[in-house]
Amino acid sequence: MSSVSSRTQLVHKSTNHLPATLRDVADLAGVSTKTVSRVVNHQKEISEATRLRVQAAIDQLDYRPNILARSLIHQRSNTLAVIAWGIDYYGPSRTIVGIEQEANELGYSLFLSLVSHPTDNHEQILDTLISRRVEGIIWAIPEVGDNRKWIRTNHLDQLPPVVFLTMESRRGISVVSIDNRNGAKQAVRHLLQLGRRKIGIITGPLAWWEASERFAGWQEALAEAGLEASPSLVAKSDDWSSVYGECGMRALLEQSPDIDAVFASSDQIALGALGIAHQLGRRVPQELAIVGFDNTPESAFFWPPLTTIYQQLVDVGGIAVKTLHEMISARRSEREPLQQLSTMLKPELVIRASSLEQNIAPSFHLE
Amino acid sequence: MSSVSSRTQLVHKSTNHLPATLRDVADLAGVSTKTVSRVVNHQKEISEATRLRVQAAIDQLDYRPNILARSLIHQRSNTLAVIAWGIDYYGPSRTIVGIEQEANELGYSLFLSLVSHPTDNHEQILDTLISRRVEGIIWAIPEVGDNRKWIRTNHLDQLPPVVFLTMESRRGISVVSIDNRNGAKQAVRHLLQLGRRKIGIITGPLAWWEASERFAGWQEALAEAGLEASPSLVAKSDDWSSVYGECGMRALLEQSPDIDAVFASSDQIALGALGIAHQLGRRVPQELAIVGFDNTPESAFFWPPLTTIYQQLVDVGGIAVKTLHEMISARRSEREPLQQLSTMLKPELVIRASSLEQNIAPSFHLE
DNA sequence: ATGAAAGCGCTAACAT
DNA sequence: ATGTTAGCGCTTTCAT
Repeated sequence: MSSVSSRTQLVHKSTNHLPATLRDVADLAGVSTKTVSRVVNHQKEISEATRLRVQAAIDQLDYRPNILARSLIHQRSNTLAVIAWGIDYYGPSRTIVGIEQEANELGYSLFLSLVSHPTDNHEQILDTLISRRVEGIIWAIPEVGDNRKWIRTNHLDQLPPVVFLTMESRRGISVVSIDNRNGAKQAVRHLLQLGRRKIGIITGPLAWWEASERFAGWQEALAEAGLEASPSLVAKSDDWSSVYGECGMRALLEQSPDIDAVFASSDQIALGALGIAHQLGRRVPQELAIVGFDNTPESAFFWPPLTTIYQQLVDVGGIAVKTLHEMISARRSEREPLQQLSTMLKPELVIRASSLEQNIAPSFHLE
Repeated sequence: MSSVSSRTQLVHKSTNHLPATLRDVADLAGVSTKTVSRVVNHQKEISEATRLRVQAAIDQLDYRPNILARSLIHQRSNTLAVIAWGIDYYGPSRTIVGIEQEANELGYSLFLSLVSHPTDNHEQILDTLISRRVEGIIWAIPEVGDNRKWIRTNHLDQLPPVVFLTMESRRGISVVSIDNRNGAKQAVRHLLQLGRRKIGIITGPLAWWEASERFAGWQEALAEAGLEASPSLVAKSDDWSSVYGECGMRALLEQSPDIDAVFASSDQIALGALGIAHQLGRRVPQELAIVGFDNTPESAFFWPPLTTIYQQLVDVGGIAVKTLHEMISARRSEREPLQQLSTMLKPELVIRASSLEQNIAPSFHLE
């Protein structure tokens, strides 16, 4: 092969950025490609002398095996992909952290694809990822409206294994979620235990599964206590931001002036609600208790510090990747996956001063 | 090739998940692989009749070209990688959003690699990415201590093109940054213009380039005004969190009880500082003005709303990818890149009520 | 307009 | 202990 020597000679010219190949190394070391391959893959059947000689050539040429070629042969890319929305929000970004950690742990590289809106078309993203032969996909776009109806239309078994995040469990698909309904229930039960009876809610955008679940949790907790989930206790939001916390709080105080607690569907909403409560002179928590959802780092420093619901989103990401890995292994060995492939985690109540008066430092009182 | 027909027959068995190949399609359509290739790549020299027949076979087999094989031939993977820290923080995550958008725009897929700490070892990550033949790398790990000394040790020209984020510009490397020093100056000048004269600072972790730049900006702005940057006006932090806002504010009020303004090096720090100011009964901004840095979405809803510095971090990400693309193209065509490959963006001051009394809604006052 | 053959960089199977 | 051959799935000459 005449190309060989010429390439080898070029390698150290600064204008040549073609990476060295197995052939280059083999020629420089005066052995066959298979021998080099043995060294690279740490196989034992090789004499120490040649191993050293080959290693020297590898170092000299700064040789790196081409994973693309390897993947072709092995029919394995060792890559996963996550398709996500909103990584500039706390929750989604935490989930990605968990996904990346576990993927790395299991030896996968991770492709990241983002959509601007949960309802954006994702066909092209999917096409590209399939063409790249990713071995599995984590679907981290929140379920909004019917943006997952394609699961039925498009036959999932023509895709690589997929794990869905944050949705209702369904037969035949793998889902990893936080139990949002339970989280909301915990929040409202906590308020009930404190003796509150007029408990309002500022919802998230109700087309979102998470928002509607939290709403349902609020309703169920009130029902348990024999209280009515009257419409005058509800303020709806178009998104999760603090703006709707402000609007929602104003609306609630107008609709139900005697309200004594509010469950805000996100910490950001809670922040907006707190601001309005202060402006309108309602003391928190004495006259009005407020609970949020997310446990963002800032929430502990709100004024007063916010009682909220902690979601184990890093865990969700990690479990999603483990699940995906299991599905991949199962499909490869043509066996059925062994275990239950959907997981639902119960979030945890974090009690702070926005609901529990005792938690307020003395100097924190206003009066 | 005898393997062909057997594979084709298997394709629709549910246990067979081997993707269809060009060969499979060619055999089904009764043409050569080259002809299929022409259809897939939308080349013109083909009769409409065969094109349709081939397309039918493609659809039937759900064929997707294998990008791995293509990449091998073209010596191009069409992938970029970002190595990042802290995507669960607002700033870094915004940058990633910009990177992903622009990468997608330019036709690259994006690998995401995360490190837990800025000083973590990254050798292995780099090795993997090079083996995957990524065409370029965005270095989004903040500069902390000497965690970038490897740039000199390791010869950068043995790597794919790299763009560094958030550091001092240096000859021979491409950097995209926000001018943190200028941002801090804008914040402090704003306070000076409001007539404040005892302006303290709560720094970030000073081993970080961004933190030390903001600190330097504070010093320079004071110097411009002929004021002394006395140590009693400085409180140092170990990280960017609100805890240090609390500690720092306490320390400052003790060291300099007559302080009339504080520049907090992050919005989170500012949040902690605000809390302590309230606890200790200092009215913000009347007695004590506070300015933050980042313009997180929450900062507009702090109490009072926070004056802060807006960083165009999505833009930083986008520019980084554009720069990288330019470097890749230049290297491929063996020409020198045409333009200046480092960029420094000036952040913007966002004025809210924590510094400017007029900005406070009347009902917002406490007295 | 279509096809045959070579080869991208690597590994697996089978020599020697 | 080491080398030879074939081929992963695709594209690229170069034929026809």
